[in-house]
Amino acid sequence: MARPSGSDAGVTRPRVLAAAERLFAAHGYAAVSMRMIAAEVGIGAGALYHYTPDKQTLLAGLMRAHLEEVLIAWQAADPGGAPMARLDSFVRFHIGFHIERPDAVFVAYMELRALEPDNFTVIEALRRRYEAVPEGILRDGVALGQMQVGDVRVAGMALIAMLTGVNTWFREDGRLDRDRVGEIYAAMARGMVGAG
Amino acid sequence: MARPSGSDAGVTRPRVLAAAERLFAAHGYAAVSMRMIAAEVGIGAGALYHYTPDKQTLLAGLMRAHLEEVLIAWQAADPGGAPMARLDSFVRFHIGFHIERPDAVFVAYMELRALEPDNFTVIEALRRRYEAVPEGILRDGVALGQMQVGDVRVAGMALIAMLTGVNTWFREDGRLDRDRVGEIYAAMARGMVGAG
DNA sequence: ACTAGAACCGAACGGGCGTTCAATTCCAAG
DNA sequence: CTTGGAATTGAACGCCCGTTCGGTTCTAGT
Repeated sequence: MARPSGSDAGVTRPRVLAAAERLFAAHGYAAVSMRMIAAEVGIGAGALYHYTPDKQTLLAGLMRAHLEEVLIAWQAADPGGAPMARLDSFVRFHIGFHIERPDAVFVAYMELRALEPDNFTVIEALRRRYEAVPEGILRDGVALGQMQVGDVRVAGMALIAMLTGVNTWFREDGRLDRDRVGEIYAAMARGMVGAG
Repeated sequence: MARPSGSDAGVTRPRVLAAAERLFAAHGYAAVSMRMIAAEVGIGAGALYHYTPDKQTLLAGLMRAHLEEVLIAWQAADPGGAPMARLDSFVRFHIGFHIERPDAVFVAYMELRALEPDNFTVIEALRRRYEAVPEGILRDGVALGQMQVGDVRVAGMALIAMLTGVNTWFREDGRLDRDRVGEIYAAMARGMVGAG
């Protein structure tokens, strides 16, 4: 038996990506073997190489897909207009988007060190583009005299760190639901920029 | 040549710990081999087992030492008294302490998943004890009507995430020095708790 | 000077790693 | 009904892993 009945790349490919993402998030890139991923999908290790040229590309592809998705999703969610309203939208967007993809977030933020130089350059550029989003909002807010921060860049990084931190403790069946969490953080964000 | 002249456990032990910490931080626990650590110290891999029973204990020991050090250092730095002043002190303490030990911080925060259950329990307990510090300050501040937050626990986690995030971008030779960074974050923290 | 043990070397153990490849079976198109 | 390529197996490659251990040299205490 070499080609099992029912085998289909259209079905297997997404399962490979999902298994890799889940395992990378749970154990870390270096601690996950190709054989583990294959076992989770239910195929042999060799068959993985129909879907990726190598393990490194598998990781880089997951990270790139996630980061590009975030950027596109924010483009769609960005209301434009007044900086304070945009800040509010950004806070709720970031929390909501990241809560739904904890594994992808974990991998994209923690496995940068596992990337080879070429891949690192690409991923790092995408990450910076996203970090520029809050920074731009704060810059506009400060320029209009509606926000006050000691340093726009630092405040932007602080905001992202604070928001991404939600993923370390949030549980779907926990004490607070997503909307409530969004409200709490939106209020803290307003305070951070001197508009509490 | 089996025992080189000048060899001394009093000298070698700290070098082993330092090498392990540096390499674990740079590449991750799973990606670092005992041979790499030994090579950095300049000894054979087998000699490492004079200083640790195994690789896992080496990691757990580093994490535990760091977390215990943080707790003791805060006990010494805590001014007590008014919540707003304590919050200010905590912000500057956390940033200053973590900036000086980026490797230890990185390992302690990112390698939790590499810990076996017994070690995880110990480390997690220490981590929670530290997380209780800002939470306690905020609770006091809210009780005295000097702070307003949507949720004490969430605000505490947000504060720690924001502060620890400094390590991702801070460079000693960068645009801002430590004191300036401390000021900027202290101001944001005041704003977060509704006392901007 | 002698000795006990500390510090280390270097080889070895079984096992898992990422990756390749010939062989095999299934399926869709003609 | 035939056929060609898509999907997969399973064995194999060389390499590195964490850990153990017998042997060797150095050093500190007597």
